Amino acid sequence: MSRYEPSQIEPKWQETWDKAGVFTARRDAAKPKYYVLEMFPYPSGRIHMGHVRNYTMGDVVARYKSSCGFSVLHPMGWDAFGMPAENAAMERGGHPKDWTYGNIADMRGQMKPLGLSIDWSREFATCDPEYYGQQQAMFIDMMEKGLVYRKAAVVNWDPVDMTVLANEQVIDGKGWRSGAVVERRELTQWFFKISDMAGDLLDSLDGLKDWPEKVRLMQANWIGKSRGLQFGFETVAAPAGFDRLEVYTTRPDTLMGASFAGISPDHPLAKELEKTNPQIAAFVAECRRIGTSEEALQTAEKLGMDTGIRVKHPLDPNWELPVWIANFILMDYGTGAIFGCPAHDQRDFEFATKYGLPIKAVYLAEGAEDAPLTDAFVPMKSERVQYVRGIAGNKPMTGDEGVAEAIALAEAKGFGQGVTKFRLRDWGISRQRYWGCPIPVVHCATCGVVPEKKENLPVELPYDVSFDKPGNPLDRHPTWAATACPKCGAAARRETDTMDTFVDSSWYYARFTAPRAATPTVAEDAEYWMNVDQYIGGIEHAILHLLYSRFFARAMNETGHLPAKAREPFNALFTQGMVTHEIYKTSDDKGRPVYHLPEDILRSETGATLKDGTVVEVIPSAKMSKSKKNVVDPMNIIASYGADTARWFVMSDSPPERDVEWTASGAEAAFKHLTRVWNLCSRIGELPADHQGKDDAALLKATAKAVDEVTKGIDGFAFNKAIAGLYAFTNVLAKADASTPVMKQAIRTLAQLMSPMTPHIAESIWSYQGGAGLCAQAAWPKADPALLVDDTVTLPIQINGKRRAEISVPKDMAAAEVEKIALANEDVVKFLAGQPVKKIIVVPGRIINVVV
RNA sequence: GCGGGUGUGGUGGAAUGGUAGACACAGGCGACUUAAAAUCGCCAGGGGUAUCCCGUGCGGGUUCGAGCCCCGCCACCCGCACCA
Repeated sequence: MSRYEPSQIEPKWQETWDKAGVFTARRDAAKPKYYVLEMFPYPSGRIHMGHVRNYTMGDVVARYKSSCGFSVLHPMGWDAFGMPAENAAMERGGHPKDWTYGNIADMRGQMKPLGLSIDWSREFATCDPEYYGQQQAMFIDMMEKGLVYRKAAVVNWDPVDMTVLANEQVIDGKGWRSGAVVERRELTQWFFKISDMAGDLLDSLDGLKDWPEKVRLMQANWIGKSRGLQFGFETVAAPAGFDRLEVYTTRPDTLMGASFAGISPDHPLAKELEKTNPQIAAFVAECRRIGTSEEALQTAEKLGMDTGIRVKHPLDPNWELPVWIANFILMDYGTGAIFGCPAHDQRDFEFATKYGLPIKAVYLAEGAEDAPLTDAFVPMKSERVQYVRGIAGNKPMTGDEGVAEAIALAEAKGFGQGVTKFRLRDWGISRQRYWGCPIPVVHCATCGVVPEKKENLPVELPYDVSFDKPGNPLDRHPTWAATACPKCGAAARRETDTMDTFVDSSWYYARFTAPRAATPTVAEDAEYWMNVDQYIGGIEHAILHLLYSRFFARAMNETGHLPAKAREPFNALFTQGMVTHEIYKTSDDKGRPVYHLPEDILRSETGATLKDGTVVEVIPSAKMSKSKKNVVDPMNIIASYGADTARWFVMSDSPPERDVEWTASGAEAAFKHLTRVWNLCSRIGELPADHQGKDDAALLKATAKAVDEVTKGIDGFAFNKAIAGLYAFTNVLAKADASTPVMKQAIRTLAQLMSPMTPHIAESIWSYQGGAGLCAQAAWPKADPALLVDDTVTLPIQINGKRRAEISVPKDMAAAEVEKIALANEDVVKFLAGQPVKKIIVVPGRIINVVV
């Protein structure tokens, strides 16, 4: 074997795999199937280390499962619609379509050298008309099933650019491009009825055993099921039509501590009042400038204004509460109106303190005095408290019991009803943008909103659009929207809204099972390949993408596009961490920060400088981002060290769910290690066939141990531990003096164990050492359980919990015997110094603790 | 603000409630070399003359025993419905 030169071997093996069709997914009735999927990338044009890590993880699983005898599906595609393409068109000219397909070609070219075991024959982009046409067909089916509807909803409106802004484009309440103060504006928009499935989406989380607990928790909290009381306050001095104010509360037990009623600035009553009251109009307008994101609303300073209207307390008609408009009350949750109980809600407490509203405790900590509160008292609902202004008498009970009693009382008295509500809102999918899937409906003057005929699909995006004017290019296209009504044939106008790109990514996993079909899915293929056995992606998708996908799979099942078993499409989920890197910063002559690429930096023990010697500030690691320039281009790593080194590095060290910091020395170390394995392979290859060594038994044992560790590591998504095991095994093998066949067997096993991570070098070693066929297709090695157990164990001896000595005993020695040996130990005797032993704990095979 | 998570040597990290620091990086020493690089071998949490003491973000608690469990903080990261 010559020198280790990745650039020589990597393309060669990729071509070999390709020609042999090793990664082509086939429906094979004789084999169990395994579908591994990584979240598909947005085609930004350059792959980054995060991609390398994400796709290598999936590749390790795919290659491993394939070796274990599964028929594997491991596809790749492109999440290709979205705003960056339109932004690029606006900023640099060009067309979103050309930009996107150009980026896809570039990124595919960067991904292929990684040697991923992907079935490229199934590749598609969501902006392919073949894909989004099928999406339109499903939209129409879902319309028929009543899963789609239209209603008014608020958007961020930029009055200068005359366009709707995404939340991320609203910075401090201003449009990112125009700098104009953003307004909230109502538009009629399309929605999916995800709220209809809220209960199922919540309950089914329990069945997702192989999802991270944290993701299930986040989804459960997001869906937000609550039990509470809905009731109407009778109003005093309210405008006509507002004689009642409907309120929802999860804490009806605190009704006797109410000190005000509050409504959202978007509440119909607020909208009515602003018509006639300029002060209220000004206040509400101020509130609406915050934008539409919940984060912005809740982090803004709490502001309120007394409307002058009052409501009567439902239990005491003589008790009147003022009605305030408050900027932190969300119109989307409950009824958009609340009552405030400052004593038991932190936010209400601050609000009441600020505006001088009364604060009266409803319950106290058991044993506490009813004194004026200096802060809100907010115990867990499960905690027992002493009620002093209980709705049905004063006694100690838990908050949960108090709530149940309050609901029962309200129902008995007839002023309110116990209701179950969800926080989850319907999924608004309308986007007033060009580069998305057109919503396939037609607006007809006589027939109203009519779905396009299926035979007319796809409703394709026109190519001849311009981005030099504000607004939606589809809306101002001279001819595109003009069409005939599918129902009556009269002249009609197409919907110019396109779909949220989350729709595109909510079913791509299903499309991969039959990517070229003339229907969204094909029953036999979906039946064979679904569900995704292992889904891998970033934690940032824990809620929206995954929840929308779960909804969409259900909707596809109800419209006949997926089998019932696929209603939960992802059997197992793994969320990986980010790739981070330190940031290098200098300042320009005006003091503005200037960032530098890692490749332009020289590091030394004292710090970092540019190549011209300028001292650079080093900022601790953060997520790689273009704006901070703390990016490492995988292509450079592959060019210098090869794909196997890049793959090895991103899998080693950091546990996959955690962030990994990219360091140049780490990459170099990975390369050195692979070179060492290569050289070791050469040396073993040159051993005389009849060489006899003394380490046969030890090496066989070490080999079995490595097989066991790596198998467990990959199965448990602990790739870093698998790699640590491979390092340890390599160290043993490098020092071993065993007979030639045992040595060869060991290095072939090493190659196999490495091959999911570093498939190219593994293939070279495998073929050099006489492995049969391709390493990529060889059966995964099994460890002989007999070789995994040690005959003797070393037991530490603690005295009062501190380690003082250790003994070596046969592994299955009786506890009483171990105890005797331990107490007779020289060091133990010395430490005890004659003190009486109170207790001795022997944990077989682990530890002995002597308590004195 | 709300929801979720993370925190261990100089660095990345390992550790079913049972020897804290596996494996690796950086570092030190040695071998080889005219020399260097590469490679190979050894050392290595901190303190201390010591067989000792201290150590898993901070403060408490449970336990024979806590990095791990519980309570209260701090810092950072992810999400918050039109970024993908």
